[in-house]
Amino acid sequence: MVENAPMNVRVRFSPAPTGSLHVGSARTALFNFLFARHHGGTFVLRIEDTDRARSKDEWVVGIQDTLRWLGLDWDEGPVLQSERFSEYRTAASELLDRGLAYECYCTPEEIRERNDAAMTAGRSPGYDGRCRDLDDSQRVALAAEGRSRSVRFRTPDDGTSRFVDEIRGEVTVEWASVHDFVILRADDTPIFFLANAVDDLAMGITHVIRGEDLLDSTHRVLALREALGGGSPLSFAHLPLILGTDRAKLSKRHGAVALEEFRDAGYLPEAVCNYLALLGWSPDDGREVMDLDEVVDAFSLAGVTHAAAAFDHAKLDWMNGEWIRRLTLDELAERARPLAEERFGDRLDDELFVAGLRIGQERAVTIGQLLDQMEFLFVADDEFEIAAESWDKLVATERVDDALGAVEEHIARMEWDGAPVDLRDTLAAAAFEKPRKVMPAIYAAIEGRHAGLPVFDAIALLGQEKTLVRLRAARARLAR
RNA sequence: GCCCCCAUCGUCCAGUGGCCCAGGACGCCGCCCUUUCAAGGCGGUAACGGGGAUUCGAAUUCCCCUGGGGGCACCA
Repeated sequence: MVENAPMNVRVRFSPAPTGSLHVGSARTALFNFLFARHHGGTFVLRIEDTDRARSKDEWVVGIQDTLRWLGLDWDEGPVLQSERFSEYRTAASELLDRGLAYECYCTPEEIRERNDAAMTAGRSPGYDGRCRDLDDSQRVALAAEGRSRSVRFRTPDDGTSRFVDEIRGEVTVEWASVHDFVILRADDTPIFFLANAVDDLAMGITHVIRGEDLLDSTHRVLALREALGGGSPLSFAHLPLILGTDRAKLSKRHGAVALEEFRDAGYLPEAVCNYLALLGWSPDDGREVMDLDEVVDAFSLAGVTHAAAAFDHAKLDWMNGEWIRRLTLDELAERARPLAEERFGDRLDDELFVAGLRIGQERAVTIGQLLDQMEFLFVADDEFEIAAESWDKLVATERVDDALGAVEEHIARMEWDGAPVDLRDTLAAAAFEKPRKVMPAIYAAIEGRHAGLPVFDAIALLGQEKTLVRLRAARARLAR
């Protein structure tokens, strides 16, 4: 795969710690990781916590935990921008000295009002340049009014800004439509654009791979970068956004969006990475189920698509099943055990747990769903419940008491050896020619759900006593 | 409102002028297997948004329209 990348690739993933890692950011992290590893480069983690009001330490930790869970290990960092404020202030005052930026005394409220007015008058919003050319006496007067000062970067008045995106090709915009923007807040803390430009320069970043939502801001960051001295060339690659299946912005309404939710529901990181890699990218040979090393090997920015992709939970589910089936029983048990302990507590019997996994693995979608199916093994007889929907199915079954009675008799009489139980002859003898019709009721009575782990194995795991208790309980309830 | 990006089955991708009356995957439907449901096997349904232009020939090139997404913060 030919890729014109410099020798020493340095990329960074730079999330703002204002929430847990969600699908879109995770995909960005993944693609940065893939690009770095593919080129033997360096993957840096940088935390963009310049907005002190919205950033939280717990998210700084949480994001790192999630990246580790995904297997996206970084080589440098985390670098916290909150610890580098003096660098950004120095850069800002330098721009001020050189006239590339200016002090602005407008308050956010005033700007908002003027923007609203501009909008209703049919004009475009954006800073109107009021403080652009103040002289010293005007500045002193505004400060004397008690106004605080922010620093604004002066963008060109005319001409065209252009850069070549590694994925999209040339992207241009007229400078006239890019307004002057704040780089230092009134409280002297830096804004994203400044910190971003300063750090990419300081850290020797060679490629910026991020979401398409940042495409327009690239012109501003590039202008700032140039004002700050340029440095070596920096390539940009903007990834298509991830949307919901309805093409609307991905949100909770579309199901899980935070990576923690997927972890807690029992999705495997292999499956999540695999699925995310295929959202907006595909290998030349069309493979789909690939581990991280294989993806690293095949990865290329040239293979990234241009259009936004919809996140399809159904395909992720399928892929997770594929990955669960690729695990050995020991591996599956290792992955599932923490979730099982959390869920079943002291009632968890490890031997039974592993035995349950063994019969459930081939049909599993997620570990969480597997635990749902195993719950009946770890619940006390007096806490055992049949799901409402399943009970309805049981009641609706023709000659259900006869069927349960026949099974009860079979279990009671049989010689118990722990092997799977074969009910076919028994049901046939009781004139049930089509097991398909009565099986859901038997499942419901024994497992509490009308579909679950194969009941013949389940009975063997549950034990003769408990199985009989449940069958009798179901028949007693039926008689009421 | 202005600016930017994008446009192949329901969804994710393949396709870079003839190999395409468009291929794969998920989903969906049917059949097989089956002591439930799955998993697995086999088969099926289903798309180049519209209009111009270039060309012997356009899913592939260009233009317009339409549609979708993003941006226009003292968020990132």
